[in-house]
Parts: sequence; C-alpha cells; structure tokens
Amino acid sequence: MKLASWNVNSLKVRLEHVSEWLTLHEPDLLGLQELKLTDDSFPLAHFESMGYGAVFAGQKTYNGVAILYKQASMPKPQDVEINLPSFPDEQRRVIAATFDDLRFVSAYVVNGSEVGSEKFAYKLKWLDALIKDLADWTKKYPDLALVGDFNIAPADADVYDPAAWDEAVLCSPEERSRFKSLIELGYTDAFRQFEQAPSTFSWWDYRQLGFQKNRGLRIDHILLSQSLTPRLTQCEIDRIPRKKKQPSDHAPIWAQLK
DNA sequence: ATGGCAGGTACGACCTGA
Repeated sequence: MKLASWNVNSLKVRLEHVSEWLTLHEPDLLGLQELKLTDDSFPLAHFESMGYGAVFAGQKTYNGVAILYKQASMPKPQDVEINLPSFPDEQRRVIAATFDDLRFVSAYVVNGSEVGSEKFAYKLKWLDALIKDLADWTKKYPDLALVGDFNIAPADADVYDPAAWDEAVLCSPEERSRFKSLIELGYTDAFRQFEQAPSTFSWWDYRQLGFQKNRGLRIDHILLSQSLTPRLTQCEIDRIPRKKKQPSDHAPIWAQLK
C-alpha cells in the first residue's frame, strides 16, 4: 500500500500536476493540503473519472485539506472527521478517515509567521491540541498514519542553512519539541527510517532560485504509528513535480507499506 | 532590515505563505 502527502498550494492551479502524479504513482491514499477552494469547487468528478474517490474540507482563499483514495484498492472511507476534536476552528486544517483498519489523517499545520507573533502562539496551541488528539486517536485506531505539511523542520539536517534559520519559525525549539512529542506517542518519521541523500527537502522558496540552489526545508512528513511502522519498506520525497512549470512550492512525499 | 515569488480576492493593493 502506498501512502502520500502533498501541499499543492491551490488545487485549482495544480490539478494537472496532481492528476499526472496520480497516474504515475497510483497511491492508494493521498493527503492534500492548501486546497484554497470551497467544497462546491472541489473537482470530485474529475478525480472519480480517474478512479479516485475523495473526502475534503475546504474554505475560501486559505487552507483546505483532502484525502484521495484509489477506488480499486480501498474501501469507502468511514468515520470522516474534520479538524481537531479538541480545537474548534474556522480554519480547515485536518481531515481524517478510516479505510478498513487504517486511520489516515491529512493535516496542514499552522505556519506561525514569526516566532513570538500572535500567529506563532496560535501555532503552538494548535500543535498542543494535535498532540492531545493524536494520543486519543492512537488508542482508538492503532494503525494510524498522520501525513501532511507540519511546518516544522525537525532537525538541522532538515534545513539548508541551519545557522540562518537558527531558532526561526519552522525550526524553533518550541516547534521542534512539539514534533518530538508527536514522535514520543510512538510514531516514526518514515523518511528517516532509511538512508537518504543529505540535503533532501520538501519545500523551497519560490524566490531567488530557491529550488535551483536547493535552498529548502524538510517540513512535509509521514508519521506512522508503532503498529504500522514494521510494514514500512520505502519512503521518498519526489522532487520531479517541483521542476515543472508553475509548480507548488512543496514536493510530494510517499511511503510504501507491505 | 528588506524584498524577492506565487496564489487569491477582485480589479488595486493587500494578505498569507515558509
């Protein structure tokens, strides 16, 4: 089974890229973030014509998350949940669904703007709620995959210039300690279970040739619960879509489970 | 310290992203 995640930065603009990637990789489950569209504009019929079903939670202009599932291999999603149960929010940042015994969560963690800002405080509170709710979910659903844009680079190895990003947003000790709390619930950072090329990132700034110079961060992750981890056989970040014309600033990440 | 690039909203200029 192949699980994947991609922050598409507008599904409307990226629909062709997503469709090409689905055709090429045929993931069983794909979590999407930053749809930037309302539910009435979600291209459900298009995905269905490609053999994918979807559950989604969008809003105007910002945020928005979805789960695509391959209809040939996956049952209909059960117990669809939107947002964090312990954090009522207008912003659509989480969608979760169960496929057989697998709980799959697609999350778009708050960016946080700048360390010390109001948005940063909101990010930390949001992450505290995620830690609490993930603990509860894990009891209920032992086989759980949490995928998405975490907006946290867990370690200096996940940053092109750790000195320049020292204690900056996405890299601060407050954010990293919360990422660690997620891991300490028994989760595995799937990407780090394998030997990886140094300086492998999942996001690059559009400006100043960020991608061409590989000035990036690894902030998109696939976390697997303890019972799921032994099934993990491969995890890759796919840079190819980032090379296309009019790309998302994020690359997709995928994991293979046996 | 600032701005640079991109998308959305809405049609000028600003907000947000990371």
